[in-house]
Amino acid sequence: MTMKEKILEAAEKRVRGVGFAEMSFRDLARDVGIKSASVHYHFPTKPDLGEALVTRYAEQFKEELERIDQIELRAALDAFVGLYSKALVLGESICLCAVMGAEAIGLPENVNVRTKAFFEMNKAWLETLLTEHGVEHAAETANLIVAALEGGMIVASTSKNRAIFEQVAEAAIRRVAN
Amino acid sequence: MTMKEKILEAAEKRVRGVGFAEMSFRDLARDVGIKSASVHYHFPTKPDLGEALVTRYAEQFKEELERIDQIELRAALDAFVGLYSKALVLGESICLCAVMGAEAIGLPENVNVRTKAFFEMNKAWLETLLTEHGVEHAAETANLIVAALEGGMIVASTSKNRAIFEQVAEAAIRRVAN
DNA sequence: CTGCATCTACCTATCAGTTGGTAGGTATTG
DNA sequence: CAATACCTACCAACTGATAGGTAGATGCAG
Repeated sequence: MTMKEKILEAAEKRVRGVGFAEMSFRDLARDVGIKSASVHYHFPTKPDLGEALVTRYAEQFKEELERIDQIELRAALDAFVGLYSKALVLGESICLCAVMGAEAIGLPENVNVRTKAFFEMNKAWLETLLTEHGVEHAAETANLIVAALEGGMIVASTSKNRAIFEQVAEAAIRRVAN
Repeated sequence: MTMKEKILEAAEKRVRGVGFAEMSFRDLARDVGIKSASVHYHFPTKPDLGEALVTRYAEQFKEELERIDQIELRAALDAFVGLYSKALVLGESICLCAVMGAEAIGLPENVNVRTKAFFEMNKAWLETLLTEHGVEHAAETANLIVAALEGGMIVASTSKNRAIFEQVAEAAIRRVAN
């Protein structure tokens, strides 16, 4: 793993824990064992780092999406939920884009563009899946599921109660997958 | 309006815009026209301020919830959605508890307790409404609606597109209100 | 009604610590 | 020789928080 990747790894962990504003170059430097000036060598400014962070996150997510078999609707939806479920570690992290999205108003625009793209990618994947299986209101339902999963993560994280996320996920997909 | 209320008002505006971490006592002091040391007079520490903030927000929200007529299901759900819709001002603010919830992992525990209570209050109100109207899976559906609205706000805010929120809200309540 | 005490709501001044970012140096590699 | 990947040292700005001061209102004993 290159130093650049190690920095991104550490940054993702921190942002998903405490938010973008509360993550500092010095924290990252300590995490990966170099000095903060050297972090600036790899990512000149904080917006640069933020953009790289979301871009990488979205790419990794996309790869996992592409691995999901879309033949069985219910199984595909379960696998989709599974990706979000994996992102939720109580007291440790939620989806990177849930954090970035909540902070969006105060964030650099290049970061917001990437976060928006992440949501759009998820919505598009779902919409295709639902359309392919003849589900009505595919576009709206896709938006609903993405929103419910992101929101469910936030509520569950605040309440330190995984069951809330699972309940929300189940309720969101039950109606379309029956 | 007392100075304490003016501070809370300014703080709410800032947190809902840029997040709790990015709001400073000096910003608030400037907003209300006093010095930062005087803000500390009213709210000794930042966690104190955060707790007061969420508590006040939840109280105001509760008052509005209590004003909603629960006789007609669809009308009541629309009114509920309306409260969230009002909280979403693109490029300016989202629900205070969406921000606090997304930042939860790095926030003082007394703040998280209040945020959790806000979500629970909303879920309880919805669950009562749904149960009263004979809706199945009232508890899970209540959680779904709250999560979808909070998540929908975040996605819409990131995309600067109100229609996403409206679509999510409509999709969330359509199934139960038909 | 007077006079002293206390309280409220601010103030100035200051603190140590952290922040993003830069200038300029150095050792290693191709 | 020059690019890569670090380093030390520094900067101005900002952070939450504290100490200690003050003007004005309120309370209350003589």
